[in-house]
Amino acid sequence: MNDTTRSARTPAPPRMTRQRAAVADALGDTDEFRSAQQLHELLRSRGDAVGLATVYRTLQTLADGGDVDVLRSEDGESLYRRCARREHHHHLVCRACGRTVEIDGPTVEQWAASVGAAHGFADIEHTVELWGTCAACRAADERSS
Amino acid sequence: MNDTTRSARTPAPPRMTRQRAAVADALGDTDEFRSAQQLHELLRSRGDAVGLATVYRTLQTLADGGDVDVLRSEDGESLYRRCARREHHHHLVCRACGRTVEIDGPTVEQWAASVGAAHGFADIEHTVELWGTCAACRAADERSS
DNA sequence: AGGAGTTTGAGAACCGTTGTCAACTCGGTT
DNA sequence: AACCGAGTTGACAACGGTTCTCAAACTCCT
Ligand SMILES: [Zn+2]
Ligand SMILES: [Zn+2]
Ligand SMILES: [Zn+2]
Ligand SMILES: [Zn+2]
Repeated sequence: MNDTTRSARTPAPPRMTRQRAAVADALGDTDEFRSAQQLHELLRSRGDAVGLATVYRTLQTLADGGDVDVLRSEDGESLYRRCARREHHHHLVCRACGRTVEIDGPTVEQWAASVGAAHGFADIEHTVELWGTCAACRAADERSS
Repeated sequence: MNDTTRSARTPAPPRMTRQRAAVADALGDTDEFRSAQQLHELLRSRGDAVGLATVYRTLQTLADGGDVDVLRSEDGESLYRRCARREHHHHLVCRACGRTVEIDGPTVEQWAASVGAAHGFADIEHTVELWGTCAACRAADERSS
């Protein structure tokens, strides 16, 4: 008896492909939040191109698996980054270059949970992101004015 | 001599129109965060239709003037609401119905500012929003399962 | 090597939002 | 009340990011 007829409950085996590796790589290289399109372009210029759709799919998968963090830029674009810690945390991101500092605010966590509960809300989630201009970008800005 | 030749520095005189009033009204009615499209539909069904583009423009103007708060839903749509307080604050929003509780976290404010400064970032802004399922929606959900 | 099933990618489709511009309105003037 | 200049409207096109489609290409297992 063979089990090629994989039973319905078996999720689906991931598969290693050049594309997946490339995207994962690109993310590993940078320490900054990057958009799907930026990554797509980066890969293209780097020589091993990957279809845009694939970049999106891969990022989504990585995000679902908790391997990369996603956040929405101020103008609605999704930005991705492979953070050092897998545990829940927040970010201080440079609006200009994407440079990021990982933050964790134990206080904020409790505060969020308690505020939610206090008003009878369930399944509370919180969005806490900090945006600013990093020292480097500030300097670059001065120089050109 | 007349001054119909308005000097360049004069900003621009706002004008009261049926449309602007309608949108403001719709926002005044509800206490929940609503999308531009929802408001557009609401107005249409209510009898005094307003062009979608105008709804967007008006909301933007109101937002710029600080008359309404804007926030991005988890799937990227902009949501608008006329909050009670004009001062800076945050929200606890029901994912399902938009019902909202205004929140202010003095602690969070300071925390955000200091964390940003500590890492040499300037022009710090913070996004702090809480999402959950309100008691009412939770009850409705039970009932239908 | 062979084959079942997964993944890819070019391009179309989607969807919220903004731009276009001629027709229309508001509000102050005559 | 009629007039007029300038702000405003709205149907529709255009945009930009993201997802969908599906035939061709590839992985992985035997
Ligand atoms: Zn920077
Ligand atoms: Zn947190
Ligand atoms: Zn609700
Ligand atoms: Zn705040």
